[in-house]
Amino acid sequence: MLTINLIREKKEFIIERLKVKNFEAEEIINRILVLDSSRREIQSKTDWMHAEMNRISKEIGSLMKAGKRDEADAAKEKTYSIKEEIKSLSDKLIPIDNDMKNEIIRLPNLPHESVAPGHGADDNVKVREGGIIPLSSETAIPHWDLIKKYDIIDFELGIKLTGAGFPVYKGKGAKLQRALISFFLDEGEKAGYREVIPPIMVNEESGFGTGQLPDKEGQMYHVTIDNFYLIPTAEVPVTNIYRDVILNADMLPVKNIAYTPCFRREAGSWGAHVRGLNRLHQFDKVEIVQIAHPDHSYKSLDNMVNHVEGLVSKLDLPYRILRLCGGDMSFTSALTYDFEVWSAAQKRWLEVSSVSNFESFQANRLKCRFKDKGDKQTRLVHTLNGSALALPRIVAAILENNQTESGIKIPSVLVPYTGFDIIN
RNA sequence: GGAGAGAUGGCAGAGUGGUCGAAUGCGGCGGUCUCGAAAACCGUUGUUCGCCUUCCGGCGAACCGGGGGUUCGAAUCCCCCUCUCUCCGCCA
Repeated sequence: MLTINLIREKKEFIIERLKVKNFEAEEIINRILVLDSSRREIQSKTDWMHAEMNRISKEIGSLMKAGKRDEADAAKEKTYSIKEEIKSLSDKLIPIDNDMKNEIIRLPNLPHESVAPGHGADDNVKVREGGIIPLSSETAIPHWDLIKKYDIIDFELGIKLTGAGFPVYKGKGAKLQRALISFFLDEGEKAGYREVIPPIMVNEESGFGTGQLPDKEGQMYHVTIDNFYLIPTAEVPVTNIYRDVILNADMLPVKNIAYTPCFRREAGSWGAHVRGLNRLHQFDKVEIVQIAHPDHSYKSLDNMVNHVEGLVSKLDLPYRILRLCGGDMSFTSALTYDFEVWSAAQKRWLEVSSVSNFESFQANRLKCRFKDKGDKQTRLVHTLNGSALALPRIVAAILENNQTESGIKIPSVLVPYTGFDIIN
């Protein structure tokens, strides 16, 4: 969420920037500013009265000690009206505080200055592309047929066990999953990321910290009996490691990498383009997360983009990198790069990674701050994350792009992990 | 699941109604000493909000797991919640 200081000081700027995300902020901001000024007024008053109460209470203490009971009782009389007034003021303050918070969390993050305006995928800006799109796509078999042909991923079995969107990986299909996960983690480790294995269920506080709650609870599986949520991405637990933490500036950037299964209800988003591995309720993903100094967070973002680009290149997948337009960006992001790989049989680009800088938007919810050496003041960190990478569509692209008469060729970087070089 | 104990500053650990934002130790930071370092000694050491201030900062308020209550006054008493530990039960 945006900080109240920024809203106070840069109202017009915020309204202008949020137009890039097609968000009309003026009304909300006006309401926030009214609530903020009454909040401050009430707080000043109650602070002053509390001071008075504290003064009198101390006086009573010393009068009691001196045995001046009558004077003490007289002083007590004075406190009753002050106490009542404090009560009525704080009764007013609580709803104002709540209302203000509820308004502030409705404001999306400001887009970075490089973000283009726009309404959807068509307005995204292609940054660069790489790899060679295979030509033989006329006869290419889509991955949902290939997985049956080679019996490596079983959707029907998943339906029996759980339901649609929970596939069972079998034999070489399972091995390929494990190989990709290990490859991604090893590459991350080489790039200086520390591996963590977080819980895959989180509490409400964590859901709030990274912005899934409130409002997006419909996208997460909710374990109601214990009030836990299945994570939609490792971003949630890994970023929340730093909730309520004050870091030293010299520790930044903090770089973590995690493999987790991810769970998404995907309510209302099923359609023509979601066959096979294109959209699942449970899938595997390796996520990179950085906690960065605000002065260097865009350098971190570039590093992360380069890292992900290295992964898709090493897998020999044709890819392109898009800088998302305002309308296609998430609520919490300031700048997002999407990675897409070419799918030879579907003849379209599949999103396999999303790398974002959230600047201080999540940090303000998380209360994750840092202190420069010798500095008294704390400042909010910047948080970033990116998929490195999400498996299912990578698998889809590998299957479709690498299919041959004799079977599916495994990218050479994966062979040491799989132990085989062809699925047949 | 049953019974009991507990939750205090970066850590350890005092504090059972007033002068306690909190002793003491460790750690951290600054200094003295030293060619330098260690030791020793001296000083300093949380967060948030509000008001004031050109900067340095000053003043006030809140925070002793979270929420509520009693009281002129709560780390301290009462209630609820969460979590941790010990024992028993169950168990990968």
